Amino acid sequence: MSSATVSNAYNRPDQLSAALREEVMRAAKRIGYAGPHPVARSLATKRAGAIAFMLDTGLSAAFSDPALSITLDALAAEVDGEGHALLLLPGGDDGGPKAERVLAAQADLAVAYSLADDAPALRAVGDRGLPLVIIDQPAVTGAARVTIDDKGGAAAAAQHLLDLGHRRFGILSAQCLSQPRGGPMPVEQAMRSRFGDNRDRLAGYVETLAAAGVRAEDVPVWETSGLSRDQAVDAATRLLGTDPAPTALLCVSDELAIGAMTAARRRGLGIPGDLSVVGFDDTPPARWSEPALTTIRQDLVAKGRTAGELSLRLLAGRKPPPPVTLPVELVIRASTGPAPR
Amino acid sequence: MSSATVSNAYNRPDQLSAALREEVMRAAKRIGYAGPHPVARSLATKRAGAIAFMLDTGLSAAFSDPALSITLDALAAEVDGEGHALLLLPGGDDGGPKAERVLAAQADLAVAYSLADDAPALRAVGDRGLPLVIIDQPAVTGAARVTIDDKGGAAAAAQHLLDLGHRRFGILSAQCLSQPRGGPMPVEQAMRSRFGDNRDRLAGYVETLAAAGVRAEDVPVWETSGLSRDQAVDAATRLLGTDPAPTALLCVSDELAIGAMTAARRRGLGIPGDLSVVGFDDTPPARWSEPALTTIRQDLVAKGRTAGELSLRLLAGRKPPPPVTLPVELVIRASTGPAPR
DNA sequence: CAGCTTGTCTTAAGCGCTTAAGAAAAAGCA
DNA sequence: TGCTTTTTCTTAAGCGCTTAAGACAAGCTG
Repeated sequence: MSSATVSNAYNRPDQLSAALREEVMRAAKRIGYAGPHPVARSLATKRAGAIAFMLDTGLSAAFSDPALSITLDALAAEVDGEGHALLLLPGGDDGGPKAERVLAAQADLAVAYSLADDAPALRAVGDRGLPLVIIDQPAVTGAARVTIDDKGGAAAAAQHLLDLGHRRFGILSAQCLSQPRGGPMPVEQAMRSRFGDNRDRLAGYVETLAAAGVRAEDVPVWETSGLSRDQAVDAATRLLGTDPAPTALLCVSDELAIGAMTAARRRGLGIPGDLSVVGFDDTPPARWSEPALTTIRQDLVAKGRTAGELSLRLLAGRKPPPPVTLPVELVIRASTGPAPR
Repeated sequence: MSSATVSNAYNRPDQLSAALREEVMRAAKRIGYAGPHPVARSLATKRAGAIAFMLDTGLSAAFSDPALSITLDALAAEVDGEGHALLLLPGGDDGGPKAERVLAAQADLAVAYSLADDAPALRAVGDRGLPLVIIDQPAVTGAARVTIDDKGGAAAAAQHLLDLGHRRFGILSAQCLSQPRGGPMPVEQAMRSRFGDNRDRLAGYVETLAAAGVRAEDVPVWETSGLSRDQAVDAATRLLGTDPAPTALLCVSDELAIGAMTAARRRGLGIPGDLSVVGFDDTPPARWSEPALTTIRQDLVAKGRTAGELSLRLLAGRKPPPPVTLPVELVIRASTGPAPR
């Protein structure tokens, strides 16, 4: 019984008689052989059977963002059928996983989720010649890409508030710079955020406000040091303390917005009576918050599924299609109302 | 320049002169060699550099549970230093990942997180002879294990409500049977839940109530078809409709408890005036909920870190230590109060 | 200067599989 | 029956690396 026969017994049953196959399986069970060694098989077939998923933060921060969970699940569901597992590469402090982790990853393809533009991990992927799928980031040559209309969504959010008569705004932004830090940030600096999606959202806000005559210098931008709700509450509390106090808050994510509502409540502000708040993403908590959050909906499942389809396409050796941009939609709930006068 | 030299240049710089090493690196850059192929290296070294993390559900459901995110992050942080990545194996419908996925996983060790007792994945791990670390599950021979005092915590929760004078209880349970289904469930059946942690929590509730004279038959148990908040709201709504209506709800997780509070609010019940609710885990949302949730705190970070330490220990070839059981603690906040009379 | 150690690089085996190509046996065909 | 085709199984190469052992030159020792 040669090793080739055993291999065929497991992988190509049509290559041997049913009787022999049975015998192989019996022998395997007898000697405790659990099937082909995955690594050796990968070496021979040149397929690792896994997709590396690269994040810009640690796992805890990442998964406290419901948007990621949903996207990742949809992606996993799409590629699972083809037998691909997910290898998680959490980020460090430089906008993504360490390059060495990427170089050592046993994966056939890498997915970048909202990494910094200059993340070392992206270079490493290029060096290895790994196929790359990009989610919510600027284009990289040779990579497939799916994004949403961040700028358009942000513009819609700002316009909604303008239509309600608001003139004094505040912006709650995610991390912009290399080092996480919380605090106020000049608009022009925030607009050079390392993270493309954050940058686009800010641009959507600022340009729309400017078009309505609200000058960028008059809109305080507060950067949070992370995406967690505690950090959002902290930042929002201080943002609300600026003078003149804003009557409307534009937040780059739902989590930030919900944190901001908590901060407002603690300051005794009524929502939307004294303060309007709008989020971004339309994750489940947006529906559960009190009051329910006005936000920009994106189809997270479609985004994940699309990323999965793109992955399978690249793995099949086909060329990356033109970038996909998914639409967004303003969802008006109870957290926004007419400007107080 | 032999292949051994190249290998040494990357892995054992002391085995060659600095000059030659430099030359190797220059040549690598010139011809676009990105370093040793991870799979081939794994085959030669017999180390995959990854840990398989097995879940009982899909990713979306899994990560909507904050407890998992925190635990997983702590685990990842612990093992990351040693160069291990995490390979995610999401579950299907049979209490864990498919066996074939486990058999094909390129990993040096498997971590089981709250799988069903009879999950095929556990057998597969055994067949492969992979080291195994177990979190929140009954013991498996040869595996390292970390759990919390589920039963003790549940007992404390029940006792707290008894002390407040409650006599009419309802229990909101997670999935018990093979097939996810929502609905009422006889206590004795719920106690045979496939999931050990759920079983222990239920036992803690029921036994404590029984000791105080509240018969198990008089305590309706409602099983949710998943851990999501929508499902919790749905189940709680119906549980609150039972007659006589409970004045206190024991929930096996914070998410379930928060969903129950939403359901109560919708029925016009005041918390804790008309209804007391207690959760389990003390995840961040428990602090943010309105009112803040009384719950059983467990140290999720310690649990993840411990699992990481156990993993490293097994990977180092050492024997699994005796099972670790972490303590829990009743945290009284605003969702529980004296029984209405 | 013979004999040893040390430093440097190469040879070659082996990790456990897959797969194309070859050999042997069985089957089909005229 | 003699030849070709098909089925069944084996041989052997190769996937890209690591590492023990070997070869060779250079530096020490007395």
